[in-house]
This record gives sequence, C-alpha cells and structure tokens, in this order.
Amino acid sequence: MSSFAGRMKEYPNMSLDRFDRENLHARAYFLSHCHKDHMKGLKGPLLKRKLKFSLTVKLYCSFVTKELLLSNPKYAFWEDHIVALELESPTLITLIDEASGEKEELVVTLLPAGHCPGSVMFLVEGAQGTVLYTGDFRLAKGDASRIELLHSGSRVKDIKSVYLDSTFYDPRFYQIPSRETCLHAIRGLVQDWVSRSAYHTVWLNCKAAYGYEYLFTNLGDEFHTQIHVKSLDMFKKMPEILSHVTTDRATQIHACRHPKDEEFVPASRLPCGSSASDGTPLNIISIKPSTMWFGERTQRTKVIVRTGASSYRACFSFHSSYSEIKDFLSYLQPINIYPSVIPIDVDCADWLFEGADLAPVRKRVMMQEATPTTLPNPPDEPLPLTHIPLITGDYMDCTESNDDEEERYLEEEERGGERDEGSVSNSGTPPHWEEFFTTEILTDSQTSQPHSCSHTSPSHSTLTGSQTPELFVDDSVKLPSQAESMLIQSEDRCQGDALTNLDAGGEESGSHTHQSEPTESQVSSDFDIPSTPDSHTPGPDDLSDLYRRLAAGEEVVTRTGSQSL
DNA sequence: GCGATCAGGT
DNA sequence: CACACCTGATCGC
Repeated sequence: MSSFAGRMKEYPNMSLDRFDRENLHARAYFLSHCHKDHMKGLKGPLLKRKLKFSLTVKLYCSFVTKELLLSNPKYAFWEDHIVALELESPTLITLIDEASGEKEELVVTLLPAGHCPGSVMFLVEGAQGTVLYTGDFRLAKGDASRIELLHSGSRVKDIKSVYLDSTFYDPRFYQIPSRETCLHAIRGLVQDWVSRSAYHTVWLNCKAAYGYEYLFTNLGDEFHTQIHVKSLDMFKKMPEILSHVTTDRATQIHACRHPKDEEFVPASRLPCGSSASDGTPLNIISIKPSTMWFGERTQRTKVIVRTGASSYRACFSFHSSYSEIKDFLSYLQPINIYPSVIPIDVDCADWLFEGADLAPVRKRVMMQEATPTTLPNPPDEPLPLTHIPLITGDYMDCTESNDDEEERYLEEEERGGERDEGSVSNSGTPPHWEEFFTTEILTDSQTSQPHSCSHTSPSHSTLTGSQTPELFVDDSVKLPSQAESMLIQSEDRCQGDALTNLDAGGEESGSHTHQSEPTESQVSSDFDIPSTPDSHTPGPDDLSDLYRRLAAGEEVVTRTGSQSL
C-alpha cells in the first residue's frame, strides 16, 4: 500500500496521488491512476470546498483516468477542474499561488505505467531538476529504454529523483512471470475448459479494481466471446474494452462479482446466478488472478496453481518485480530514490551493502519518507543509506522464498512454448490503454466495430506493440551471462496435474503427467533484450564497468541541459 | 448522517 | 507473502 504522502521534495507545491492533510494546500493535483489507495482525500469535503473558490487549481491525469474517475458520481464535482493530458506530450504547467500570484513553471510529461487502464508516471522538469514519480507501474525489463521522453537525444535524461513504486522492491519478489507468460497460461487453462462443452464456464475471480481489462480483451479475442461483467459504464469511451465485455450472462467466460460471492461460486453458481437455459447445470471453474513470484532458487514455471476441485490461482501482477524495478533504476540512474513503501525488512538489509567497494562518486542514496507520525513536513529529511541501493551483481538471498506447497499446483503447460507469443499478443509491450480511448460515446450496438481513435493520441507511444512491431522481443535470444548464471537448474521438480487431466466434473484428478523442463527460450523471457535502435539497456557487465569507472572518479555521466522541452 | 479509522474478510 | 478492495463496528462531529 502506498505510503507516499503526496509531495515531492523538489516540487512541494504539487500533490500527487494524495489529497488530504498538507495536500489540501497544493497548487496543482496529479492522479497517476484510478485506484482508491491513490485517491485518498479526493472526494473529501475540504477539497470540494477549495475547488469552489479556486479558479486555478486543476487535477492532471490521463484521458482514461479522467473517464474512469468521472464514471463514479462521487467525483463528479471534479469535472470542471480536470485537465486530461496526452501521453508522452510534454506540457507546460504553471503553478500559481492564488494569494500572492507567485508563479512556478513546470514541464510535465505523462509516461505509460502499465499498471491499469489510464495509469501513468509523471516526469516533471523544472527549476529543481528532473524528477520521476512512477505511481504504480509494471514495466518489463528494458522498457525504460523504449520510453523516448526519458531520453535527451540518445542519452537518458539526468534524473535527480525517482519516487518509486517499491511494492516488490524486495529480493523475495525477485521474479514474476511476464505478462505474456501469465496470459498464455490462463489462456491455456480457459481453452482446456471451455472447449469441452457449451456448459463449461470459467469464472475469473478478479478483484474490484481496474487492471484486468487486458485479460478480458485477450481472452475475448482468443475465444471469440465477450466477458460478462457487472457494469459497462466506465468503459463507455473505450471501445476496445467495451467491445470485449458484456452484461449479457449467456457467455462462457465471466468476471462478474457479487458482494457475498465467494462461498457458493465454486460449487455450481456464478456470482450473476447464470445457468444454462435448458436447466443443464453449468460446469464452472474459478480462476483467481494472484501475484505469485519466483525467487532465484525456485525457478519454475508455476504459473497456474490448482487450489481445489474446481478452483485455480493464476499468476497476475500489476506491479513490477524486484528484478524489473532493478532494471528500471539501473537504466535511469537517479541520484535519489524515494520508495513509496518501506524498502526492505531491516533484518535482511545486509544485501544492500554488498558491493560497497563499487560506490560511485556520484551521490546515490536511498531515501525514505518521513514516517506518518513525524508529520507535518511530508518531503521531510530523507534517510540516506550510505551505499548503493542497486546491486547489479549477484543477488543475495534474503529469506527463503515462496515454497508454499500446501496447495497442489500445476506447472504451466508449455505447448508451443513462448517463442510464438509475439504472434498471438503484443508480446513484450505493456498494454497501451490510451489506444482504447475515444471521445465518442458508443452504445452497446456500436461496439462490434472496435476502433482506436488516434485523434485523441497524436503522439503515439513507442511502447505500442501494434505500431512498433520491430520492438517485439525475440524470446530466443541468449541469456546475458549474468542472468544465465543466476538460473539454477531446479532439482527434481514436483509434478502437478497436467491441465489436460482435468475432469469434466471438476474432480481432483488422480493421474500425473511428467512435465518437461522449460527450455532456455521459455526461461529467458524475463531477461529479454530491448531492440530499440538508438538506445540500449546496459547489461550487468556494462553496469559493473560503469560503476567501476564511477568509483575511479571518471566522468562518465555527461550532463546535458535537462531543461529542454 | 457523515467521515475517518480499524478489524476482518476475499 | 501482499494486493485492492469490501463490509461492518466504533468513534467523533
């Protein structure tokens, strides 16, 4: 849970993702995405009153976030105070102190965060330097190098501070299977089930939060069906999503919810109460998207876990893993890092200080926010940790990792392997939600013709798979040597039930099928290499070299004017 | 009656 | 593990 107090040290007159307490005095507000834990105070009466008397206070966010926010009537009073910004379009924003008239100019750029529809990171450039507020994000390895506006020419911008979503910035969450791997596994399970008969139905037990939409669109496409959901209202202006969801219960894939669902769902009923028209009972399995992570030493493709006769958990994460965060930070090389949650357990912080001999000349500290009890100065004195927070060398074991073997688990059935995934989905690229957005309001009957309205996104993203096929990752690339050495051949891998052994009745299957070792190409999917021509992600060797040179006092970071628009 | 906070649940 | 909620109880205004 984000404990970010809302303000950045460099630009205390803007508030991001927090709208209570000190943030009531902000000159401008920023919302990175539409999750409740980032909207604290946003519907508070104090802020509501402030808006009434203010001509200049605005809330900046993406078009999609604006749409999702306003689909909830409780936030309707914001309507005339929201300024939706295009992605990747640097925008000059003037912060005005309404009492004194004092002005402060900033250039703010929204960068896609891959966390949920509309989610963005805020890149802020101004007199106090360039800072990046990540909000919540899920970016794959190498993604930072593909974001043009993090660069100035061919070089990464000089970033003073990163305000980081550090949810999984802990070695225990070393690796999380890629979005494509998870999607592929879920697709396989759904395929296995719904192909049995028209009465075989899948219930996706998703949380009441945005972020599962790309699962719906992908499964919808794959199985030529729409996914049953509770409401379509919020997607009115997002034809790509809208066309894949329905309120018609007569479909084999459901993601509907009911306040008190959990109990009676796996038995035979869906939250929506749907049943076959001829009285035949439906065969229902539930798939619960959950975050499952993979420590270095438990490298195995446990992407789907069977938790009962007809219930499964499927790996699914909105947040970047430790290794993805590490890659992100290694690439950006910020001077300061402010984690949004306490970075790691004090008891196992030793790993932080490994490699201290490589400490660079350039000051590099891990900042920690003032604890809530030491208010009222949110961007208060940081707590500098004296050594490098990023260890690009060997990862040190922190705690024993995830070996919760209390449940029977399935290993992902690899079928065609992951090499072919680029042809199935926009592999290697996070979903680009703005593409789904239109200013038109479509009715249900119009949604059979999905289209993206490019006029709302004149500056297209380099992350957009559909527009940049050359960015597709070739999963067959050789592992970087370091990454390769980190992969431990698993000992005897426990065999789970193969997906193909599911009974029609959902009984636990007695038969076991030997699972083959993942091939290198399958395992390497999280160590892919970016292919953007004019940029590259430094590999572990590059970084070690870089640190060595920094430690030797060489000037390797060339400063460029970070004020360029 | 409302909001904020906490406990407990998925 | 931790997420992003939800519900209900309690407290204060």
